[in-house]
Amino acid sequence: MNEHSFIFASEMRTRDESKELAIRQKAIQMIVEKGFDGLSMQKLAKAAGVSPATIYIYFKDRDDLILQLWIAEMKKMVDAILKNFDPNASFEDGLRVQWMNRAKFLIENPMSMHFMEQIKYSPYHNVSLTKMDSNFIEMMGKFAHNAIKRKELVKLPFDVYWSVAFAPLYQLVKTHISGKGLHSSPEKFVLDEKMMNMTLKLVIKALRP
Amino acid sequence: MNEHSFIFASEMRTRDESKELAIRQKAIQMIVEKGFDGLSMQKLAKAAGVSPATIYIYFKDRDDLILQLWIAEMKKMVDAILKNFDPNASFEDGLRVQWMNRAKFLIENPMSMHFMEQIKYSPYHNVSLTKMDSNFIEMMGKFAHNAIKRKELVKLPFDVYWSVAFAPLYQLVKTHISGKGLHSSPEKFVLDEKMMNMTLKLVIKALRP
DNA sequence: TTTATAAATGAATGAACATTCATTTATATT
DNA sequence: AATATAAATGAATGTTCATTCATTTATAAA
Repeated sequence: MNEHSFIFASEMRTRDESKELAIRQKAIQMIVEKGFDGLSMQKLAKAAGVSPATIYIYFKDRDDLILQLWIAEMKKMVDAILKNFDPNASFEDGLRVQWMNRAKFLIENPMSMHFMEQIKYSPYHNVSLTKMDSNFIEMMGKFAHNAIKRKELVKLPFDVYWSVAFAPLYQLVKTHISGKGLHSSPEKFVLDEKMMNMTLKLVIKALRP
Repeated sequence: MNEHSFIFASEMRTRDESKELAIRQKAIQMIVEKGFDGLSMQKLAKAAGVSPATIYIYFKDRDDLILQLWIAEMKKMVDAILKNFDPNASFEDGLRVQWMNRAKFLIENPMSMHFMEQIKYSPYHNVSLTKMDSNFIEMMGKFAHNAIKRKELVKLPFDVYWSVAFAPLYQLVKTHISGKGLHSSPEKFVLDEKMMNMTLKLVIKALRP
């Protein structure tokens, strides 16, 4: 869809990338505000300032649009999470980087978070569960494995580890965002760092051998 | 809506309660399977074996239907959670009862869980956030307060306590259900009790002073 | 400047949508 | 058995939906 079909194409009108961007942004906004119910192609076209037919140049159909949005948001989030993360770091340091990266991204991109949560419990989520970044999963596994070897982390089934290590963070961020509305104010992140550190300490205490 | 408008009404045809039940059940099933997008009043009528107009006898409109479903599921869940729960019990006992009740309900009613998760991140959730059972909230608060007084639980902001005490459980149940599909098999609950106890122990360790 | 090409469009299409309404049906009381 | 009442209905209404298509527009290369 997003690739040029003919490699040797020349003498053609160029794509206006700002149009695709507008479509993507308004689509996420509409989904967050009105749900999947509220995403109408005609209203989206109007909101993005393009013709309905233009959307179908960039996306195969409505489902493809939603899928592409999801893939792009996932990628943004994975990139944000891995920033400054070293799988060989100590468990405490590594987990702290993870927590801060995740929290920062979600709080600075509340629409992203809301959109992804909505996708997560919708039928769209089934379409491509398997398309997760394998490098990402590998790094997470390596990090936990290292920490166990160094006796900084109890050996546990993966599901148990994950639910203790990260679920509290997501819960915290969710209540934070729904409490403050959808418009990010980065300074709030600083204020809540205390609560986050408090929770992180409890989690580390739980997971230490 | 669900009340008789005229108290002295007599000499009338009686309501067929099985019709309302069929509408409610099929509606939740449709939402779980196809999302809010997929809930069409005409298709719902056909699935429930009634006329489209019949739905409007029991519910004001589509939004009211969804709201009523949500209220009913919430009530079912709150009742299940409070079963055998004593807010004066020790922290460990009380939390274990909470965990088991919640897990049991969610695993035995995966459609309920899926529906409520979908609602949670949809615009419908905003409609009546405040309608939560106040007795329920009161009991939860009392329980935590008791535990702190007895020095069985560290004193923490409520959000921190909640995210550590319950978020791991929900995460565990969610992965369990999405792993096994939507059709409940009660014996699986027994098998996973080990994982749950493992996680619960970690949580209690984290929250002990 | 001409030309070939894909981008971009507005209007059109038929399907599906939520909701309503005139009518029929079942039933508890008389 | 007759009656009054609300339950229940099928068909109809007007709207909005996703998608398509014939046409126009912009641009990179010639």
